[in-house]
Amino acid sequence: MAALDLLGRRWALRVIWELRSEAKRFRDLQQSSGASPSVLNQRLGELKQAGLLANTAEGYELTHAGRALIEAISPLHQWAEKWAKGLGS
Amino acid sequence: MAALDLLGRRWALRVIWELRSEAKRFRDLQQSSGASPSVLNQRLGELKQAGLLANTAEGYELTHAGRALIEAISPLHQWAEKWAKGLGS
DNA sequence: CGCCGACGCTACGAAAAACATAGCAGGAGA
DNA sequence: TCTCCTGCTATGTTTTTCGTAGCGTCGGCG
Repeated sequence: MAALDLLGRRWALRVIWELRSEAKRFRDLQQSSGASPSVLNQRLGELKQAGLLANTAEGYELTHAGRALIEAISPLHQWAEKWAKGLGS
Repeated sequence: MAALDLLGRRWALRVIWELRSEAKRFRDLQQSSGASPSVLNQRLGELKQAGLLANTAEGYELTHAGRALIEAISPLHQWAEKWAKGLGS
C-alpha cells in the first residue's frame, strides 16, 4: 500500500472527503477541514500532482481518479459509522 | 468521518495492514512498518483502546472489529494498486 | 544461583511536520 | 481608485515523529 504514504499524511484523506460531492474553494476547504493554509496548500499540491484533484474555475474538485478513490473509500466510511456507534457500548 | 482522526495518524493504518493476515510481535511490527518504538507504542495503545487490536500470547492481532476494518479497506487497496500503476503513464 | 536472549516498552534530545496568524499579489467590479 | 474575493506565502511557535539507547521482566539453561 504505497498509497498510504500519500493518503496517510495529515488532512490528505480529509480533503478528498470534503470534495466528495462538490467543488470547494481554498478558504472553504480551510474552514471545513480545519487545516492551516500552509499545510493545506502543501496537500493540495501533492494531491494535484497525484492526479486526484484539479483546480478549476469552480474551485478544487476531484478528477476521475479522485472520484474512483471516493468509491473505494465508501465501505470504509460505512465501517466508520458503525464503529463510531459501537464505541459507546 | 471521525475515524480519520484515529486512522489518519501516521502508521495507524499501516499497523492494521501489517496485521491483516497474522499476529505480530512488537519488534516485528517495528521492522515491517518502519515506525519508531515510541510512536508505535503510542499507536498500539490507541488502536487497542479503540478495540481494533489486542495483545495476546501470540503477539498483537486484530479483533473482530479490526478484521471488519480490513474488509472495509480492501477496495481501497485494490484502488491503490491500480492507481500506483497509472502513475507511470 | 547466574547468565543469556527475547519480550514489551520507556527516555532522551534532535529533526520534521503542522500549527496560528498576518499579509501579499492578482483580478473583478463599482 | 477603492474594495472585495481569490489563491497562496512568510514567520515564529508548538506538536509530532524520529533514532538510539536502555530498562525491567520472564523463561530457559547450565
